[in-house]
Amino acid sequence: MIGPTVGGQRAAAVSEARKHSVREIPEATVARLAVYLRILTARPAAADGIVSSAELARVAGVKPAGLRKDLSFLGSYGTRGVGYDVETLIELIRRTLGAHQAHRVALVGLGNLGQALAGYAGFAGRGFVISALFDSDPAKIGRAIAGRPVHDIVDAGAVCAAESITIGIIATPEGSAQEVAEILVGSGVRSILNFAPVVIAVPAEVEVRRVDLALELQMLAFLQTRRATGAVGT
Amino acid sequence: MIGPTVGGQRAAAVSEARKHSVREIPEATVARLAVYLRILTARPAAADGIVSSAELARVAGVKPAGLRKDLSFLGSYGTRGVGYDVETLIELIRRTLGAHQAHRVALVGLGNLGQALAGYAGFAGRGFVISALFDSDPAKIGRAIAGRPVHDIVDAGAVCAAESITIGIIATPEGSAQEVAEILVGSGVRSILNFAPVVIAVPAEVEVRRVDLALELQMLAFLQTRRATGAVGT
DNA sequence: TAGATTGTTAATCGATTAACAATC
DNA sequence: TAGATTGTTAATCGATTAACAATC
Repeated sequence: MIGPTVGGQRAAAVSEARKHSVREIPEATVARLAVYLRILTARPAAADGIVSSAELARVAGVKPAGLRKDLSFLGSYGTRGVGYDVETLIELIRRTLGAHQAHRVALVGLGNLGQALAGYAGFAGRGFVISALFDSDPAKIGRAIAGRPVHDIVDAGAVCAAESITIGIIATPEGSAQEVAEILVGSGVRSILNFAPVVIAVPAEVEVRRVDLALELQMLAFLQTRRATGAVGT
Repeated sequence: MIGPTVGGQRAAAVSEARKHSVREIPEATVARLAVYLRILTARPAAADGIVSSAELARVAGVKPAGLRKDLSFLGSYGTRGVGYDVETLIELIRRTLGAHQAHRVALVGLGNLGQALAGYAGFAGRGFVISALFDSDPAKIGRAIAGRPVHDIVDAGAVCAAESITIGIIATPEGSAQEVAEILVGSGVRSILNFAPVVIAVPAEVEVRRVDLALELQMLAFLQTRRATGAVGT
């Protein structure tokens, strides 16, 4: 139906529809919507089931005006003088994020980090089910980790198809990341979360996000240094 | 700070550049500088020790113009018609990021994720040494993980001071994150990397970065959905 | 009505991109 | 000089912020 050649045509078509469509929510806003959703679902149901932008913004660590701006991309569902109905808001954000359905995930690389991710409880709570584990190490293949068998990465195509997997997590060493990415894409995966500290090349229709743990520490170290030396201003 | 000036001819250019001295480098640029540094140090030394913006940009997954813009914040050290001297570039980025010295890190919370982080080889390679482990679980305190003893979190003050620790990693359950943050700050930690999916409140002089693994998956799921429905234009 | 809070606007800020003059 | 590549400019794009009119 949708066709694989989305590329250039989409850009033009969408920019027509851009102004009024739910589709053009800024990425920064999407990330914050996920945060709001988490807060709303986690918190004890308030008696009145209402939350104000001031209250939610405080918990989310953003400014009230920014929060309202974010929510405005969902349409106008708040009540002036009152606030937002929590249930409505949850439902609306869920639908917008596609968080009303579970997503099935393949995890490749069961070293230290991979094993931790395989057992990470936070995924299931937000609608992500690790449905298949892969490695290339014969010592790991066939073993069970976090209650799931480790498959040989060469079987990725069959397993991913059987499990309807659309998201892949790469937790392999740096040197294998590109190869694994290609295998995943060939197995039908359309989105990849890459923990290897290397930029992987994928077809344009595949989304990749990278999480670079050491880079986060480097950012912190830099910001700390800037603060420390910044005040002096030689 | 930047060191002895380059030469008489460039005096004007350099003092222009001082306006954007280290303090003014955009965060997005800092993050990419860390990526460039990693690529440069990892790659086999080229025969001529020169790299062009086109080549480095390709590997880093950015555009050449953006890379040159990023490097321009370090001053003008490339050679027109030639490229950048790799050793000079490495040294310059290192100094800018404060990556020439090792940073000592405390890790709190030795569940699945914490154990993986304790053994994560990628930290040491980029100048971060996990110097102390903390938990509050008596079953874990005293045990060794990744070759280091697990301390009681109540001893954080003494241990962090003894080890000169300035960076903390929170890998505890959500419910403990705020309390742990306060203990770390009270122990002299100035920068925190928070893996708990909750926004923690800290004094203004403390830097916090949050890594929310499930949020990354949610972003992917959203972007995927947008692509899939975006092409149709319903 | 009076008080409260949203939704929106306009200004500001910051980052990206493309083009090209400078210059090795 | 001729070719190559940087460094910088200006335009564009995107995100944040504050203020306030709308309205419950």
